[in-house]
Amino acid sequence: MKRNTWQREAVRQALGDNEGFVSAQSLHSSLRVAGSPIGLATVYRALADLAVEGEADSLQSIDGESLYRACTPGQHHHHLICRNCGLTVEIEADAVERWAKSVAAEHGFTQPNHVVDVFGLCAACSVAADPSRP
Amino acid sequence: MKRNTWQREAVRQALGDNEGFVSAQSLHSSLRVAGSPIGLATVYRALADLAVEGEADSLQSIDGESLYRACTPGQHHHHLICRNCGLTVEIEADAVERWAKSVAAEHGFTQPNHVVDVFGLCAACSVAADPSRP
DNA sequence: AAGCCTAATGAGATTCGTTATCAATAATTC
DNA sequence: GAATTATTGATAACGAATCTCATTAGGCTT
Ligand SMILES: [Mn+2]
Ligand SMILES: [Mn+2]
Ligand SMILES: [Zn+2]
Ligand SMILES: [Zn+2]
Repeated sequence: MKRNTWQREAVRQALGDNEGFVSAQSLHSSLRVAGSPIGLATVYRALADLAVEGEADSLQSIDGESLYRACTPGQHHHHLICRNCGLTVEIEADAVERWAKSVAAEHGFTQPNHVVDVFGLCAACSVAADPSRP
Repeated sequence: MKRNTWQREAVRQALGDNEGFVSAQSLHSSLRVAGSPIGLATVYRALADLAVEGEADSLQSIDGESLYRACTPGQHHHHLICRNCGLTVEIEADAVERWAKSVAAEHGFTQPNHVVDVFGLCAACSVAADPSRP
């Protein structure tokens, strides 16, 4: 049976405190900095569980790192993610949903799924990266 | 200046011979099996170059591995991929391109790029999975 | 054809994210 | 409280990708 541990709860809460996608390593690091003695393997396990249970969204960053974010369950949506700081904006786009379904149907594909993520530099990170163009 | 080597050409051709997305490692493996003494690092470098030059498409597999596929150069496009057999259809969608750019700009994000992939079951695999609904 | 310059190669080392081990711990049940 | 066993975590192990650097060879000049 599944047991409730303070470690799982700490990961759940740390995810919720963060507004963007974070890696398991950085989440572990911030937990340790905050005084928690939680182990790295436990953070990986908790995040994987949360993702399976639908309490977290996960995605592969451009360089293959797994990133996680607390997920408001229920509504399907996509994300606009800052490559630098992880700031994330939730995006709904019915037009994209319809497009994905129709393009699948046009080619005879069934049970369509889609991965739609937009990456960029958020306003703050854009200024930091190129102060000459505010 | 850029030099033409048989290694680059071997990678380009091996990519073209392959129907779907392949990893650098498996491409290197098949090249070696075919008798080529090409090195692994060279395969990685050639694939990265081909992707930059638009001659190859790349995507991150579910487990973070980079996969490559020969690409008809010139036009930016996305893919409709069969989850079962790997059959891939190239798709163009200017509306999605414009949407990705505008949604980034609306939120102050710069240097946008996007990941847009549609997965499903191709016609053949749909029939195989559910023969009662042809 | 021969030399020169240097981009490209590749075997091996290295990095780094992630997973496996396994003895110790602690959550749950009785 | 005792027993059971899921969970933890320090560490080792793994694997994809990159780096190092001595060597090779492409392209150009003479
Ligand atoms: Mn969607
Ligand atoms: Mn596109
Ligand atoms: Zn940012
Ligand atoms: Zn198929």
